[in-house]
Amino acid sequence: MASLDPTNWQNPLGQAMCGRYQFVADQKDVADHFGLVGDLPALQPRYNVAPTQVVVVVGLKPDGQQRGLALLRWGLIPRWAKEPGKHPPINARAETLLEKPTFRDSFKQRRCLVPATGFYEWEKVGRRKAPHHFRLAGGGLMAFAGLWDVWAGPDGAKLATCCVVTVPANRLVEPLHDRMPAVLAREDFAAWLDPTTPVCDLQALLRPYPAEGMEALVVGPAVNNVRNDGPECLAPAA
DNA sequence: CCAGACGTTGTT
DNA sequence: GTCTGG
DNA sequence: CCAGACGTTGTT
DNA sequence: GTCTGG
Repeated sequence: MASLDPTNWQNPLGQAMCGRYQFVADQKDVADHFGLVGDLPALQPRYNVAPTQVVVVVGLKPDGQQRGLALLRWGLIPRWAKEPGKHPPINARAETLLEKPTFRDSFKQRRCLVPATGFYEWEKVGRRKAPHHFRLAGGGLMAFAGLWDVWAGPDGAKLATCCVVTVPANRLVEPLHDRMPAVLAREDFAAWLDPTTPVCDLQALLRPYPAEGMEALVVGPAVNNVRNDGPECLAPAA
């Protein structure tokens, strides 16, 4: 087993699960869906969001009431880390959020919603990798359960990061992977964001989204390369 | 007491 | 094979 | 998650 | 910061 020194977050065994997603939505729909008020920054269509990139999240503003958008780097660096590693965790297992020092405080105090319109999983076909796109049936906005933290370097420079909570895969995703992002229903947004929600209530929200409410598409290999970030990522497989 | 770790999924 | 970059 | 690099000295 | 291992 390789070193687990947080200054060297290597992953010698493999990669994390929910490692690529899509967020393509109109500003107005995002505002409506997430209950955002006031001016929003322009939302670039993102067909291929990858780890280490800056992502859009929804959180409570400092007043603790209104919701707002924030830009956080995907890959959680806890505030106590001595150095930000190169590959911080992009996912956090729902079952162990309270046990893991890396996630526990963020789970209790710093939760967010990660807006998305789908996520990708890869099927190994020989030595090829065939991406599949998972989304809500008929499309539409999803919200992944997210955690965040702010790390400060010795020079005071701040680095705000986040990760996506995972749960066991539902029947639709299970053929490809045994984990999937925790997708929160709209009626659960308030409880997830509320810093006073009891932990057991939060845990009850972290369950596989029903397969009946989702659909899958087999897409071409464009999404494999992070340089591709346009509609070609959804082109059907040849 | 101090030192050192602190993570995920997937593959074997 | 393993690590970095996106 | 996948793709792509993986090295040196010396020259532009 | 907090926990485990020695």
